Amino acid sequence: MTAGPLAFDPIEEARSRWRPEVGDAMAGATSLMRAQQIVLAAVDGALRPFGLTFARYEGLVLLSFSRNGSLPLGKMGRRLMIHPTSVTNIVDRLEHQGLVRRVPHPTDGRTTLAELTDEGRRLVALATEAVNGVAFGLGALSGADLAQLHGIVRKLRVAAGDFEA
Amino acid sequence: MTAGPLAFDPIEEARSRWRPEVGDAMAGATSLMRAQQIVLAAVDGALRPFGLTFARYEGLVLLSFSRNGSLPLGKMGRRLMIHPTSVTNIVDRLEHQGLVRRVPHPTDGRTTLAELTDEGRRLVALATEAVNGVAFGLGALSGADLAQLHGIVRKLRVAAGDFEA
DNA sequence: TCCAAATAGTAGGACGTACTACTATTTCGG
DNA sequence: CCGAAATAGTAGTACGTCCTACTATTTGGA
Repeated sequence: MTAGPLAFDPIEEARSRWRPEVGDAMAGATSLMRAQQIVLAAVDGALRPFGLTFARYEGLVLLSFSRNGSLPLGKMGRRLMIHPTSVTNIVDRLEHQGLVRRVPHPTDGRTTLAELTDEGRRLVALATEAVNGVAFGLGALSGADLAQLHGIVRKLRVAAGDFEA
Repeated sequence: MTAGPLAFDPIEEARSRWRPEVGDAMAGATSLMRAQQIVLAAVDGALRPFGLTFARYEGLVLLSFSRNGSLPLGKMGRRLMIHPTSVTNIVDRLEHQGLVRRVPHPTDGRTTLAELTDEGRRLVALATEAVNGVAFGLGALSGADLAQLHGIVRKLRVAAGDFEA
């Protein structure tokens, strides 16, 4: 079973078995993987009553922030930093849920727009209250922690070429 | 297409549209999701020549650190902080690759041990060189960054009940 | 003008994760 | 000592992600 807490820190335990030069990187990578897992579990838990996941929620939020409540699928993918096929998957599910509809682009025949429905706009507001209510799973962190975290990850994102520094 | 870098920081852009009290948490959660994605891509890329993924590699490393090169599947799951069914999945694949074999526990009929094969032990050593070579995808971070990151995520893990603080 | 290259989106498949439900075995309390 | 509860693992399913094609449309250079 997935019983209670371990009696020791498993990442610290692992680090002790690595060469010092690489142990910090290993511990950092493992920490990030676990942190993502914790945050995702918290946010997905908060969104479950609405039939949403974090991925679909992010799609809805992005659309709700756009000028017309609609965006080309490709643009969504670039903003969310996910693969085009992931966008197709997410929009498929949102469309089946009636939260989004596909609309052909008025001038570019290649492009499809994802457009928020009224129901989608209504639900994203409720869902936002829910994720705020659990502080995105980060309630254990102080404002200073969040700022440090943001700054560190920003370096990673710049190095990965996410955006112009 | 997944073209070049954006002209702006998408997380910063999103934060500006949130209430200040919750924007930091949103930005922190989004940062962690993206950081995990970057690290996973780097590590998986380094492991691909060996036919491994990070998840399977972690399983192999855990076994290689154990006393006899074998552990009960449940114990692996608790150490790696993953669901029992994820362990089954990973061990299935490692077994099909000939890197691990399932062995019945000598005294407890409920328990199955995953045991490293010679090939598994050989491959994990090579794979470790590869992931160290790309610094686990964290080459952009300083030692101080890694230490801060580790400390912050540690708070999250303690709050999540991962281990006794 | 016209065709090759670029762009937008999708289909099918692999992989990791988690959930529920289920079987098999062991433990333990009455 | 026996049966209920706990423990270990798996099957089937859902979801998100990415990869490799592949189709359709638009762009741009010869």
